Amino acid sequence: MDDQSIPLDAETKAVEMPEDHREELRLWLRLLTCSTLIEGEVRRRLRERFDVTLPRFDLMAQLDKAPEGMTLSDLSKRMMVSNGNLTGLVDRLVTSGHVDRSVSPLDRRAMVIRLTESGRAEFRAIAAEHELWIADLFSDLTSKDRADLMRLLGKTKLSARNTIMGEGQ
Amino acid sequence: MDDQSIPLDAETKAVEMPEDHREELRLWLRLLTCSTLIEGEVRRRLRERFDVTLPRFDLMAQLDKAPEGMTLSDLSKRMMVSNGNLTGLVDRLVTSGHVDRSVSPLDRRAMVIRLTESGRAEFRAIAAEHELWIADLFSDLTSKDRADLMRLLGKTKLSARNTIMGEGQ
DNA sequence: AAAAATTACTTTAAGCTTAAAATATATTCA
DNA sequence: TGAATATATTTTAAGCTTAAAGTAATTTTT
Repeated sequence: MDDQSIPLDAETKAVEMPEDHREELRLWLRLLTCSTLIEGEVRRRLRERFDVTLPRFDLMAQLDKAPEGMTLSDLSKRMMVSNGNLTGLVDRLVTSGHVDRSVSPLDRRAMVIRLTESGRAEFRAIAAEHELWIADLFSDLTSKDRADLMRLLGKTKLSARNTIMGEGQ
Repeated sequence: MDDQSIPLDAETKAVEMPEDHREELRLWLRLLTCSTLIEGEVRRRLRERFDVTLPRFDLMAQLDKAPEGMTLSDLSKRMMVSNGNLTGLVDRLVTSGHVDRSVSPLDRRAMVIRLTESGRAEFRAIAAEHELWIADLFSDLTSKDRADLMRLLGKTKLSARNTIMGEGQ
């Protein structure tokens, strides 16, 4: 495309001049750095201010959007984590009284997980503050920056999904 | 800023009209989704194709850039993970023959970690393929998209760092 | 309906991750 | 110098995470 070198036939080029993808690599590393940086800070504050972990907060956030509860499989898909992971996470949240677990009346294999009343109240208090933290972390971006970034990340998500879905099955 | 509502005094506004930051929250969730999606796919391929984990690959990537080796603390800062984490990670890479560990001649507290010859060769083979995966995952973005995204993520990184550094100390 | 396949979840083994406490060495300063 | 402080690393305890194997219930196929 913007290759200004002397033309070579395709085969020679493939062997001697493999395309350079360092630009994409740098982009990926920067994306990962942003994500790690923000995630680490959010984890730290959740622990310090509310003595809660990020996975527990994430799980409660999903449940808060589903007043009737969700099955483990629903949670697994939404949160992009394994089923086995959720079993233990839910165990601990049941023990701490934030959620409850019951067998689905429709399907005896399925467990329905719901926030308890106190779990919901606690989650909402945390979520309100969490939202301010996030706003603060992104506060140097203009409104246009945020809109542009949103759009480009949307495109990135689709691009990645295409690649991932494309070959797996 | 772009608030076109009827003016209210500061106190009333703070109580009755807390600012809404759902936009920033959505932006953060989308950033996290992109990162999780790509990272998960990279993990999966590293394991399937090369039987290596992402943390081990990341550690070797840092060492590949430092032919004289790095101390645990250097690695810790670069990789943004705890020292204790690295102790175990390095243990396993020493066992598998990818890196070696020796006491620094300058400071008897410090451990210098280096890639072994075979570790370096293996890393480079993996890195070459890894670079293609990343290019593929971002392939639906135009060259301009990538440049814009790079710039906006740079701004995001600075914004987050400002907030994080600003209050801690 | 019986067999086969699928789906929902749990268990297990291994590794990753952190914070906090402990150990050892180096540096600063009174 | 000697005491206090700081730095580099390891250890520990707890929790997160996954893949793979196992169990149980449901759905599909024959």
